[in-house]
Amino acid sequence: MKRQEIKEILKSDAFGSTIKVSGWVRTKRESKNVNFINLNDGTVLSNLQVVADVEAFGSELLKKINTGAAITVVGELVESGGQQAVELIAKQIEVVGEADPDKYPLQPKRHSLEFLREIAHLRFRTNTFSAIARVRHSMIFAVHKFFTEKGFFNIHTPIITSSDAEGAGEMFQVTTLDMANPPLNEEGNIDYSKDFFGKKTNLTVSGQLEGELAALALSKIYTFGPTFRAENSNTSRHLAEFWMIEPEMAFYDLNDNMDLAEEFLKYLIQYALDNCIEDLKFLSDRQQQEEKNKPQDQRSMELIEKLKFVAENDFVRLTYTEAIDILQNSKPAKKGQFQYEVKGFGTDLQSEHERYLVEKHFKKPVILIDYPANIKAFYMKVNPDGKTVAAMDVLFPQIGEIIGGSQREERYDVLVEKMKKMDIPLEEMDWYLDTRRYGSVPHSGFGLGFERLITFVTGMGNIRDVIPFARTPQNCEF
RNA sequence: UCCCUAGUAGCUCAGUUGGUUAGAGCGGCGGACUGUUAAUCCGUAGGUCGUAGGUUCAAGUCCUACCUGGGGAGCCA
Repeated sequence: MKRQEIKEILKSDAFGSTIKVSGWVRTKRESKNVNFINLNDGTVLSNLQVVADVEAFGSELLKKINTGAAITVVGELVESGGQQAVELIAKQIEVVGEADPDKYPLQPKRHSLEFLREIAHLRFRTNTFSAIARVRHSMIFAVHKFFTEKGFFNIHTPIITSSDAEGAGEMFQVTTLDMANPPLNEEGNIDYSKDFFGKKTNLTVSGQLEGELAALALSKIYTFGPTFRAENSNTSRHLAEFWMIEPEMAFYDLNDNMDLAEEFLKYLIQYALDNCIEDLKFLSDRQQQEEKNKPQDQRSMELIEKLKFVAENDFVRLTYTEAIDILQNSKPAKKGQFQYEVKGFGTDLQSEHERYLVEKHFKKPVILIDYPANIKAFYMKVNPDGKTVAAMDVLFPQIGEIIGGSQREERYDVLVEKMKKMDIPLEEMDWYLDTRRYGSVPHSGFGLGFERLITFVTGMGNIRDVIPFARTPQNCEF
């Protein structure tokens, strides 16, 4: 007999039919005549209630059916008299894999997220983490669906790179050299010509530069790959290894770029609402439960309400200069409540400033554009004013910057001058400059931190809980 | 990396200004009861109090260092 999955069984009304199901035991409740087994196979949040007759199966078998054990059941699907629509009256039960109840760390009770992080290999078996895993999958799919529908091509940019000019942060080195005894050159430095690639190599911090090469031929491309930053960041919104989506579009100016970013985010959130509502409801309840001890004003907006709000309302768009003006005239600035003073043009906005704009002033997502050139990357297009660049940051409540992007500098001379000023090695970047030498066109793109999106969509507070196995400083378990 | 904070049973936590044999709930185990819903009730086992020093007649409690977790900041997605 073919195994059926619980997702389908729970929707079935084929009462009286005999079916086979396999999964992991969540809880077992013992009764005089029958045992109730809540079985979950991960295909859906809800469990299937299996009813096992005590006399028919005997205590020896039933004793092995503990929380965490894997079982296969053949039985008759019936209408349930309890809270659930259907249940399975067991005819045969096979214990596929036992789980010693004395040692199995997951109990039928609430666990802290910190504890579950330590047993990340088992946390998929909880409601919370299976829900996150399913939502995450849906979002991966929705990303590809969105771009495919809009005529974008997915490009696999390299994971190992020899370029250290991406400028997006500290890099992890990739080498096959013997670290204890590396080959040295005449000056006594490590001789990278003996390394695997014949030069020094690192893990990528961004696929953008390669993405631009593809966009300037295919018109619209996107990347969706792993990204590595060796920054010593210890926060709830940073990972050393994360997944980033980077679309790049030829003939797009900053406005086109903003339109795409906003449409993209709304599409993803709407997709989650349309396809993951059971998991989202669970995550919402979980969040409310967790925050019920917090004072009213510190509680989050209800998750589904929040997602709908973002999906249905336009983002605020304003320039960096306008933002500085708002901040300088804000209540916290006048009362001296900002830890960092907003000194005017040139001030790099701090988290507290971004949060004020998004959470207090506008109370909706904000796209900030036209930042001072000196606080942004070399490849961003210089505006006609000469002092700002066509950059854009999409700021979300709680998580801050979810997207960073810009129109790229397509003018060869302007770009080269900027690279010189910012000490970007021109020779190494010659391939990049070729795009500006031959058939250069205005183009734009942005990067979306995938885990930051998942943090927002699931309402989780820590980015380490929305990636299966988080890599952070001093932590590379599993 | 900096600031703050925590580390007591498998988990979540309590432990009074330092003072006898360190407690609870949940979970486990045993039993009772029962078409149950993280079932309920009774009983029971289970602890190098993060690690190493120090102060003291006496340290879970005070001091120092280190380790680990959490929150915030910086860097950014």
